[in-house]
Amino acid sequence: MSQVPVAKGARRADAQRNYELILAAARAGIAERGAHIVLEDVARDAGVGIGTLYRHFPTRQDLLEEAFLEEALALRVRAEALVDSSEAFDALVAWLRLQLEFASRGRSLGAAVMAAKHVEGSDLQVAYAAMRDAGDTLLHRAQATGDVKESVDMIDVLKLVYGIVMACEQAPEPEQVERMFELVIAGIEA
Amino acid sequence: MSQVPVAKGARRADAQRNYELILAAARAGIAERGAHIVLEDVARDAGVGIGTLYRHFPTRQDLLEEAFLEEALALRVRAEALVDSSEAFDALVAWLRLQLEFASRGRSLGAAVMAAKHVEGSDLQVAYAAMRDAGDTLLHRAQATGDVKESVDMIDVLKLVYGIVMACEQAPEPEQVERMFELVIAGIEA
DNA sequence: ATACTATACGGAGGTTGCCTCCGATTATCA
DNA sequence: TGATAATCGGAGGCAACCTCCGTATAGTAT
Repeated sequence: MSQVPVAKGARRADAQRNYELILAAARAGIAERGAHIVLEDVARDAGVGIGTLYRHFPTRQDLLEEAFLEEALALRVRAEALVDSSEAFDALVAWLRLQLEFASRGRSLGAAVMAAKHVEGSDLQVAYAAMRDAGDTLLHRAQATGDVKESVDMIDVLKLVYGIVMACEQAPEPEQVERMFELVIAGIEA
Repeated sequence: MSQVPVAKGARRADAQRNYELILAAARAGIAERGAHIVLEDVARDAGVGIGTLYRHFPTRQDLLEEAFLEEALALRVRAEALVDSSEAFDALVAWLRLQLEFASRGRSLGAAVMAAKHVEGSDLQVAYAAMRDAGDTLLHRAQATGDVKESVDMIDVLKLVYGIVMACEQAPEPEQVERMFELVIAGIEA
């Protein structure tokens, strides 16, 4: 889980170190205050200048996406683990609930990532696709057992889950979020 | 439909006129470019100074909420009209679809309003409650005929609808929005 | 008509956050 | 130990938000 960014070819040692410091500071900031973090703060927390931050992450979006990569990997791993779980439908629901929790925790990180530039072959594109494919396996399993409608598409369901979080972001009521989630689950059931 | 703002007690004639010019410019701007309009532009379009805009609408939120009032009224009226419609379930779905269209059209206006300060007795509070009550009537009718689950709450459903729009805002695909909407409808069906 | 005053106007400018540019610094290699 | 290419860092430009206060004027009293 910690070799995620992977050193990109032949960077100077200080560059590599700063890259990781910035990413760590960003993750900490997002966890604490959400995705609206001020990049100047991130740079200060990381102990580097703002210019350095922008060299490594040319846009705010780049930084957010990189911060998301780790989570995407974790969610993929969880999906793969759940495939071995006994009940197909329960496994799918459990995984979707993880998505809900992740989105809630990262606050508007979900929104930020949803805005990702859809560049073919970008790191995020690849990681997101891998995560989604792993989820797809869970979905198809649950469709094979007849628990979920054949017409359901994973992307739609994920977006609905993210939408729940976005719509509830201002005044988050855990009970309401839960009811909305259950409505979505009811919607995909056969 | 045009006496919505209603002159507030004893304003000077120029103040009243400017208030309406600003609101009209804001509505036009939102319809054209979404809720991210630059307030300086709105002021210019209205032919007033930025200071004047801010006197009438102390915060961006105030302006957006005022712009939403008219729509809330329209949606309430539509709900009341649909009560006379023959089929309870169809009427509810038709109304929810109107909500979806409104939210899509106003772009992130939905998000902006969702962030509304929940001040008891504010104009928006009152108008939103009236709209929701009208929708509630449709919901209860559809529950009475056994078409919709008893446990469904109107607020949850509305938020889900707004969530669809928010989640799809970056890359709006009408077909995807439609599929997500149908999932939600399936979720509320008994 | 005229003067008076509370009300309203408007834009200069402060603030914040995003991002760029380029002179200063330093890791790396011979 | 020096050369040099990679990297650093923060001053400063820009955009949008919002405030402040001197100027203008609608409404009223005489």
